[in-house]
Amino acid sequence: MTTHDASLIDVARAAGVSTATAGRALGGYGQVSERTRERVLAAAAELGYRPNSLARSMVTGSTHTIGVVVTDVANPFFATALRGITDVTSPAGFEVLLANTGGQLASEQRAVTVMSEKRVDGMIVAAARPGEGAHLRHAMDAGVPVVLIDRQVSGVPDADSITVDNDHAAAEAVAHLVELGHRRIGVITEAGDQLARVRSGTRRRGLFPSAVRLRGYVSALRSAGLDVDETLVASARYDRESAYDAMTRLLGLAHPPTAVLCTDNVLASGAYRAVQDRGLRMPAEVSLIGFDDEPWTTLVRPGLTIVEQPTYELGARAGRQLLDRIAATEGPRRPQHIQLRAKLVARGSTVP
Amino acid sequence: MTTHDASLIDVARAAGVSTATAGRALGGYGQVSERTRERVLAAAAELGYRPNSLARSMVTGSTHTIGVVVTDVANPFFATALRGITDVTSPAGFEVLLANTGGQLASEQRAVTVMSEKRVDGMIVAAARPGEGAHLRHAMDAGVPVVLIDRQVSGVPDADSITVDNDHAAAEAVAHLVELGHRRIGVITEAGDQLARVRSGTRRRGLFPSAVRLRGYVSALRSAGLDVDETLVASARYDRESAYDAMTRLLGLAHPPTAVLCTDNVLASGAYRAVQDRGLRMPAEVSLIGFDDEPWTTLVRPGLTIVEQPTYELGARAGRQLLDRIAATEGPRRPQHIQLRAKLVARGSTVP
DNA sequence: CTGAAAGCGCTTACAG
DNA sequence: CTGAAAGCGCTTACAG
Repeated sequence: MTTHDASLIDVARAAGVSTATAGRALGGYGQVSERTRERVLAAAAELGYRPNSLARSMVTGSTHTIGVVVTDVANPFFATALRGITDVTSPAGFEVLLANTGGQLASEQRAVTVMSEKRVDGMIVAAARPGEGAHLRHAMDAGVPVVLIDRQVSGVPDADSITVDNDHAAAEAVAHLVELGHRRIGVITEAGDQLARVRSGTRRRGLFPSAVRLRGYVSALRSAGLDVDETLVASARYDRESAYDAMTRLLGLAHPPTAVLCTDNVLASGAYRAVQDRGLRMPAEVSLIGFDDEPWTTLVRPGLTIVEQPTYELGARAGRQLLDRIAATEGPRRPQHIQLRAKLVARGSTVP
Repeated sequence: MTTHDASLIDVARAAGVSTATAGRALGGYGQVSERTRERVLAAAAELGYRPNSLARSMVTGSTHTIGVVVTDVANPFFATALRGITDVTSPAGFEVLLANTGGQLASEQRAVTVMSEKRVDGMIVAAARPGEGAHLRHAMDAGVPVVLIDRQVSGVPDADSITVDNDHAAAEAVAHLVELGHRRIGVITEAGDQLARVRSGTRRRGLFPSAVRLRGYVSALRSAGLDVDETLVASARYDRESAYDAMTRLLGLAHPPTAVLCTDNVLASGAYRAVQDRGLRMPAEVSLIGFDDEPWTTLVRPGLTIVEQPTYELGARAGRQLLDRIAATEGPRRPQHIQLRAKLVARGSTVP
């Protein structure tokens, strides 16, 4: 136990050199003779010297830290994306400062501000509200590059973004069902309140992924020459129980749907359970499609047909994109908006 | 876009006060008159002033950042624990510096060193190797409090720890099976190579959770007056396929087990699938128990009996413990070793 | 190759 | 309540 952390000054004194020389020997910059280096290294080891990154960052202007802001780390989607991020940034020598917002805008704003003040070299953000970008605007104006993931945000058109083509993903699921002969196709969604807006056609920025998926559902029906029957659009909150109720409601209709699309995996698990409890056979009596390839979707019988998002890839690409931005010494280049494709995986819940 | 970030000096100049006064007005410490405060705040807003936490930390000696080191964020177990940590530390004004080690000791050592140099106020670590604690020893000697989660580590007996009572957890599962009349109880484990060590009885520190669970299995059998039949101890790597093979092997034995315990949820999913594919009925022909209450365990038919770990709580307690340590200004208190209890949840895979 | 000095942007006694 | 000065622990021109 040292009474006082040894600093470079202490090491320099012990080695009989200047702090500049000690710094060069220890930091691996500049030129130092072999003999001197050894003396300094020995002194450092002797004193248990631990460099202070804070001081170093103060002068170099870089922290080798990136900020990552998500709504819920416990959600497998974000946990997997996060893994993609760290797998890419860690070998490059960057660490991750993580914030969990719980989907609260105020919490996100605080996190972005604090990270900016801690001088992260850049940040990756899964925003809580697609319509609120002022805090991100501030960060970018201060020179902190921002990469958006999963959701576009209005107000920061110059931020890079990596998203999944949710429009296409949902449409592909619907097309799959249409091809199988379904005409009454329902949907369980968190974005039910956006149906009107979605039907009239809005631009993607400013929409949640769930709303974009709802739009994909609507447009795919239209392409197939089918009407959008509002009684088949069931709203649910983001939890299993709510989805269970929504599915039960759909199945209890006078004219129930023969197939249902769930716009994410949490909703799908609730819906799946509802079908089980009603004793209906899949796909004979009702077909079901979910999102994300989670382990349970292949363990249940029948297996669940899903739209598989490239979740890990989403994080990895975001990490790479941010590192590129940080490395780019020239002025601001044009923003990159990368859209990843989701893939339909057909299983027993739709195909006999 | 400012050419040059505004510093406190710039704000002070613009407000016509000293940097000390500007700092007091902005930082909320010391005394400032209302009039002065307003002038300073106005100047700061005008210049788009963004405090530099690095500089502040240099002088205050605290970063309000804690380090969290895990083997795999994408694993629901760690993702959930991480959520528990952030939920506790974030309201207290701390952010998390995250490192993912992939279970690699070298990676963990690097992460711990870097975090220590970045001057985190403390760290929470789920160690890659229970036997390797030198790097943690260094951190603690440098005055950085460490809280161990999920795994004890030798060499740092003075670090706090929050773990699950895995001995008891596994034993309870076995007792449940014994009570149901089972006499041939198998186990699928990652710690098969430790069987000899575990049978001869070693202390907990220095053992992986999976090895501790294996020990619980062994001691519960003994308590029930049953012999440990080594042919019923099936080794598997940490993935579904390997567990699938292990279960298939057990079921193909001349005298197969009538019940099998899987020491974690990944192994359980592989084993469950193997039972399905062999067309065996649970629990009539074989009973199965897993770990962790994941969504799929209630979606499959029959539902899987599990030992439920208090995962979120594990993280939350670790966060609280670390905050306590950081707040404690007095010298080193005695280390706290908190053991959380797991809970058996009986479902259809063991009970008709 | 090495050193003296300045500076990164703050906070903290110490005076007034 | 306010300010001048020192200092946190490094790195970086600038000389030699």
